[in-house]
Amino acid sequence: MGFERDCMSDRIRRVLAERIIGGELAPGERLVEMRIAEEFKTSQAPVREALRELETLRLVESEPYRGTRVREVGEREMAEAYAVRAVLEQAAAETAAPALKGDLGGLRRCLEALRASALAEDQAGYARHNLEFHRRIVEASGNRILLQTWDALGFETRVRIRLARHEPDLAHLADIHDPIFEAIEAGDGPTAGRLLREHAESFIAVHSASSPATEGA
Amino acid sequence: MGFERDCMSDRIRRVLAERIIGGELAPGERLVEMRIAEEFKTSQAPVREALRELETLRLVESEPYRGTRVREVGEREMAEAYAVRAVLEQAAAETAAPALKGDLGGLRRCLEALRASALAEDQAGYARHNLEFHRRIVEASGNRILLQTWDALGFETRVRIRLARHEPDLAHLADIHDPIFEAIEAGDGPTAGRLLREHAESFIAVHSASSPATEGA
DNA sequence: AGGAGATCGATTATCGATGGTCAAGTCTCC
DNA sequence: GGAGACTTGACCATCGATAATCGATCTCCT
Repeated sequence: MGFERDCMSDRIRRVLAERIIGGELAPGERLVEMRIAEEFKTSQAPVREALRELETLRLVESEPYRGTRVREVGEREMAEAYAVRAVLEQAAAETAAPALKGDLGGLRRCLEALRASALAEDQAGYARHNLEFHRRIVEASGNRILLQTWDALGFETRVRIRLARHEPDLAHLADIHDPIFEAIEAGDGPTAGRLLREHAESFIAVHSASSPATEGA
Repeated sequence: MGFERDCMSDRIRRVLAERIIGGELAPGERLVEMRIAEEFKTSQAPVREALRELETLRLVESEPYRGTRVREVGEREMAEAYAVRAVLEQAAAETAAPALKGDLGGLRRCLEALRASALAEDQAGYARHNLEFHRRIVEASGNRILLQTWDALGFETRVRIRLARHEPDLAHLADIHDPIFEAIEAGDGPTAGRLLREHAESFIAVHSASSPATEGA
């Protein structure tokens, strides 16, 4: 998973994804294939591929002959995604803890980078290191399907959307990871799992509270 | 999710998927775009789209300029998928049980169809009804992302692969669903969840036992 | 003989153009 | 004045052809 191809379609996909995440492309906005093709000095084919891939990442949605538009990422969907993430990470941590004990260094570095970003109020950096922390745990479970499933939830983008919306106290959020790390340090998978689950689930309330179920197709 | 488009690319995708599931296309076999295009009396473009979609369904894998081939679905991956399925369905059942109590009819019909297929030794039918039973539960959780995640695991195909490999006692497998149904009937989400999880996890041992980690890219 | 490098065939990635489809606006006829 | 058929524009789905890339084979020099 995750080789850096350099086809045109991949480049287009990356750029469009970045724009959607950055809010440059508003939800509901249309993505017209030929217009994008012109911008990238390319033809329609690579654009179509890129759009289809973005569709599987759930960043856009398209209807036959009706075109593609940026997906509305409602708070409800956000809460649902965190609920799924919660159970996945719990399961991952339960099996990953022993494996992680052997290589705590990487995880510790993540945690430190996380804290540094939090202090610097660097949202993008915080998001990146945060994701890396969690992803390492999922990866260490040794279950590739679990990792792919976790990746497919697209938290790469969700976290940044959430931070942009709610602007929470990064330093406080960073601290929450300490007990998780300690549980892993102690090789206590079940506790680490439970903490991770609670960590993820604590965001569900935040999301549900702010907006009453934005319906998305 | 799941409108029946009638583009050429969708038709191609369906046919190819059916062939892969049915074993007509062996794992590792190459899928050459132009050859398929000729067969369907079409051009390369729709074939490409179909292949890319099959790739996200993990039925095939492709490398740039190297082509696409049918994915090797190893026993290890199978076991991993069932492990993920286990936690997803557990989580689903816990919240879905109350909602399902209101409409037990559909679930009961699934169960009956399931048993009928088992008695008739109809593997395809068993797979279909079995999946429908489980999917209804996930659907009833009300969490769309959870449902999408579950769908993305591709058990539509996995179950049939597994049945083809191991040819288990369908009648016995069908019976296992009874206590799950009863727990739901009683509105006992946690119990239903636990049973579902154990149900899924019971397959992991089967898979791990038969083949020592078939590596897939 | 043996290996670095050129060449070739096969296949993918991309191109520019065309045919179909949808939605909105226009025109007709009542 | 209004409902429905017709036209129009914009756009997607597909096409046939071309460029780019890969793996393997072949060549030539030592």
